[in-house]
Amino acid sequence: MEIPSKFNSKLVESKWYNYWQKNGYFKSVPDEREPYTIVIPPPNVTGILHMGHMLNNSLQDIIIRRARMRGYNACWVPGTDHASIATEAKVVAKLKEKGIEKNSLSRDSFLEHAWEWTHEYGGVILDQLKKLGCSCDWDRTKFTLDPDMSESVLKVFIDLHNKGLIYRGYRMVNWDPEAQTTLSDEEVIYEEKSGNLYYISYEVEGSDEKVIVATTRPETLFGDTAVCINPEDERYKHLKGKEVWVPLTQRKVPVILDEYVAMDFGTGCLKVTPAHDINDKILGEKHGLEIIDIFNPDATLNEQGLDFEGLNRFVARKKVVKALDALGVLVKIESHVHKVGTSERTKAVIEPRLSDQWFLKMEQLAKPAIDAVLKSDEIELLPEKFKNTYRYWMENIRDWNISRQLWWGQRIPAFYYGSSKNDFVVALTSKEALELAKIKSGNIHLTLENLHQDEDVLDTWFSSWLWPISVFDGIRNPKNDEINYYYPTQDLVTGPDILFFWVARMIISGYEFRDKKPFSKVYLTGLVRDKKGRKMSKQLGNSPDALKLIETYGADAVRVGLMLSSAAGNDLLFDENLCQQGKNFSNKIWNAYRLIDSWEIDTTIAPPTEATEALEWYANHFEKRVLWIDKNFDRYRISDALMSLYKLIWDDFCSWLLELIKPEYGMPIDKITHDKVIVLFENNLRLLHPFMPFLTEELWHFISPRKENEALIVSSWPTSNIFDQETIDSFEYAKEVIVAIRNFRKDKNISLKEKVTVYIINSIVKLPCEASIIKLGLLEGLYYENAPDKILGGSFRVDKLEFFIPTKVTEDPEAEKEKLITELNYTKGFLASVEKKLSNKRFVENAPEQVISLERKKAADAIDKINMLEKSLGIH
RNA sequence: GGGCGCUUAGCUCAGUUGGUUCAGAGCACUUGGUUUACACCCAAGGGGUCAGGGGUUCGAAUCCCUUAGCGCCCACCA
Repeated sequence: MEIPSKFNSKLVESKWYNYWQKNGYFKSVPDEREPYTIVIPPPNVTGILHMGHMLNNSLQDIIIRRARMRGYNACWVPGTDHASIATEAKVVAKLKEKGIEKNSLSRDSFLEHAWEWTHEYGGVILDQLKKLGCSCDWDRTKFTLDPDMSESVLKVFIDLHNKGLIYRGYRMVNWDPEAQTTLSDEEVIYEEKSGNLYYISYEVEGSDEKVIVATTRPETLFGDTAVCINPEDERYKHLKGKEVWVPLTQRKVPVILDEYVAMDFGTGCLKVTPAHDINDKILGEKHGLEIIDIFNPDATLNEQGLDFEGLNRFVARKKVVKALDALGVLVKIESHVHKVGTSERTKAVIEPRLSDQWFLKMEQLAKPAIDAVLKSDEIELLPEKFKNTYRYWMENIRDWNISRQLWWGQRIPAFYYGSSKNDFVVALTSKEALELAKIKSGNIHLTLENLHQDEDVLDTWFSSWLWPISVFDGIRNPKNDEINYYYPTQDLVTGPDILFFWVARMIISGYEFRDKKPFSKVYLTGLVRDKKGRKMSKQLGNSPDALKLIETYGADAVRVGLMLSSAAGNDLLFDENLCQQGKNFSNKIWNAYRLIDSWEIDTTIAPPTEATEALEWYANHFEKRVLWIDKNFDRYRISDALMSLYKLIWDDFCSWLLELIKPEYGMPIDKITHDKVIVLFENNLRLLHPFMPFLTEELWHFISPRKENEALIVSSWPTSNIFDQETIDSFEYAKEVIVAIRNFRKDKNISLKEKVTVYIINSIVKLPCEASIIKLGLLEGLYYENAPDKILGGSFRVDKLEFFIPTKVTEDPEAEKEKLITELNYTKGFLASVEKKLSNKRFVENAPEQVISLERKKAADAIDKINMLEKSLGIH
C-alpha cells in the first residue's frame, strides 16, 4: 500500500478507534493475568470536555496503554457523576427559560425533567474522550445515579447510621441562598472582598450613654440578641448588667461580657446575632441568648425585618444604613477588606444558617486513611508535597454535612413516622422502614401512609467516595469476582482541588468498606492555565475549545503538547504552540517512515560498514533509553519519559541512524540493513504508542499486514534492556568528531558539496566508527598521518586527538597559535585546580574512592591534552 | 493569622542521598543551508553570579540561617 505524503489525523483517528473497539482491545474481564486498574474521575454528566479533562485523561490513557502492552490485564473504568448542585442548577435554569419555576413542580416531575436533560446531554463528554483516544472499557460505563450505584450509596448510609456514625443535628451550616441548599465546608470558597465596616450607636437603657458597635452586616441587627464586650475592657466595664436598645426595633438586649471580643478591633464592642454567625451562635449558647432568624431560605428578610421584610440582604443592607443615618445613629463608615464565603458552584455569598442536617462523624473513620498515607506509605501521593496538606486536613477533620436540600441525587433513606423529628427509622425501602417503625414506635397499626421520607438528598461526594468500590459492585456484593480481582486499583489521576472532596474520602471509604486501600498511587495534576499563567475561564475566553484543538492538530499532537510540559503537581501553562510542536513531531515520524518505505530492497548487496556501525549503536542506545524511560514512568514523570523519547526518535533515530543508513539517491538498500531498521522503527513505535496511539497504529499497519491480535495496541513493550556501553561510547565519540568536522566546514565556508580529507596528527589510535565519520563528515579520505609538509589547511581537536583538514582558506598562523595558547592555558589552569584538589589531604581522606579516581583521570587526561597542544605549538 | 511550596538561559522547566566538566533540556533566538523523507525541515551556534546576603564543608544549584518576591492550602476576629 502506498503511504500518503501527509498524515491525515482525522481519517486515521476514527478508523483506528473503531478498529480497537470492534476487536475488544479496551475490554477487560478477570483472568489469570495481573490486573492493572484505573477508575476515571467521573466528569459531570452534563459537562463538556475542557483542557483539564484532556490533561487528566491523556495521562490515564498513557498509563493504561503502557500497562496493557506490558502484559497486565488493563482495565480503565469510565463513567459520569450526577453532580447534584451543578446539574440541578442547570435544569432549574433551563426550566426557567421555558417559564417553569422549580417550585411549581412536584418532586417527581422535576426529576423527570432532570433525567430528560441527562439523557440528552449525558455522556457527550464520554464521546469526546473517545476523540482523544481514551481506551476505556466502555462496556463498564457507570453513572453515579444508576440504580445499582444508588443502592450502594443507600446501603452505606444505612450501615454508617447503624454504626452510630451518622446523626442528625440542628447546626449552623453554610447556606447557598441561590441553590437553596446547604454546602459542606469544603464547598465554600473564601474570597477577599472589599466592604464596609459600619459604626452604629446603641442607646444604653436608663442613661444618656451610647455604645458604638462596629459591624460589616448592619442588616442583621434585627437578629441581635445581645451586645458583647471584653470583661477586661476599662471603657465598658461599667455597662455590666445593663441593657441597650437595638436601633430600628423596639427591642432591648443585654450587654454580655466575654473574652472572645477583641478590644482592639472596631470599637471593642460587638453586636451578637446568634442566628447568622457561627461565633455569635457559640456566644449565644454560652450566655443563653435568644436566637432570632431574620432570613427566608432565599436570603430575603422575613417578618423579623419589620419594614424591610421581603428585601434581599444586600438591598436591605443599603436601606438599613440609610434608615440608621436618618435616625442619626450611624456614626461612621470605614472601608474594610474581609473574606467572604461563596458557593463553589453558584458563586452566591454563603449565609450561615441554623437548620436540621445530617452529619457523618469523621474522626474515627479518618484514622486508617491517615496511617495509609503518612505512616505505612501504602498510598503514595505524587508529588509528595501534598502529604502535608493531606495531613493537616485529616488531622483536623470535621464532621461531614452530607445532606443537601435538593432533589437531584440519592434521597436520604430516613422515614419519619411520628411528630417528633427524632421519630424516624433508616431503611433501604419504605416497606422495610415500616417494619422498623412499627417496632421502634411500638405502634403495630402504622401504615405506609404514616411514613414520610426525608426530603433531602445526599451530597454528591457521598456517592463518589465509593466509586472505586461501587463500579465493581463491591458494596452490594462484597465477595464478587470483579471486586476481588480489580480492587484495589493501581492509579488515580486527578487534580489537587478535589484532594479533600474526593481523594481523601475515597481512601476513608476504602478502608471502612473493603478494609483495603482504594488505589496505590495518586497522581495529582496541576491546573491548566493559559500561557500568561491565568486560570482558564469562560469570562476571560482564554480556554481553547478542546475538540477544535484535536481537529486542528490531531489527537496525538494535542496529547504530546499537553504532556510535554506537565510535571505532576505543577500547573501547566498551556500554549497552542505546544500542540504545533506535537504536530511537527507527528510529521517527523511520518516522514521517517516514508523515507524507509521509499527504498528499493536489493537482496544481493551487502550492508555497508557505516550502516552496520549505526545499527549496532542505535540498538544498544535504544535499550539504554528504554531503561531510562521505564524509570521515568515508574516515578510518574510522564513528560520526562516523553521528552526522552522525542529526542531518541528525532535526533538519534532520524538525524543519525537514518542519515547513516540512507543509500545514495536512487540507489537500493541491502536487505539486512532494511530489515534491521524496520525492527528498530517498530520498537520506536511500541514506546511511542501510549503517547501517540493513532499515528503509531497507522504506521504499524503500513509496515506490514497484521493479523488479528497483532495490532500495536496489544503488542508488547520492549523489555530486553541489554546494551553494551562501549558500543555506545565509541559511536558518541564518532559523533563528536563529525560535529567538529561540520564546524570546521562552516568556519571555513566549505560547501557541503565539496569533500574534504582529514589527517589525524601524531596518532596511532584508530578512530571508532570510521565509516560513519567518513559518510557524515563528507570525507574524501581519512589518514592516520601528518599532513604533507607545506600543505595549507587548518586544525582542530576533539578530546585528545588533533585533526588537520587541507583547505585553501587557511587560518592566519598567528591566530591559530593564539587559539592553541588559549586552550593550553585553560587546560593548565584546569589541571592545576584538579591537582590542588588531589593534594588536599582532607579531600583524599573524605571523598569516596569513585570521586577521587575520577579526579585522577581528569588530571591524566589534562596532561595528555597539554602534551598534544605543546607538540602542536612546537614547544617540544 | 497558621502551615506548605517555589525563585536555575528570553519562555516553560529538569537537576534523584552534597562529588562523573554539573550548570542541563525543549521551545524561542542567531548564522548557514532546499533539484535528492520532512522548511511541520537540515547543520551549527550564542544565552545563566542557580533570587539577594550569611554560614557549614576538602567540596554547595543541592544542607542550615536570613532578606525579598511569588504561589497554594487551612482558619470564625465582627
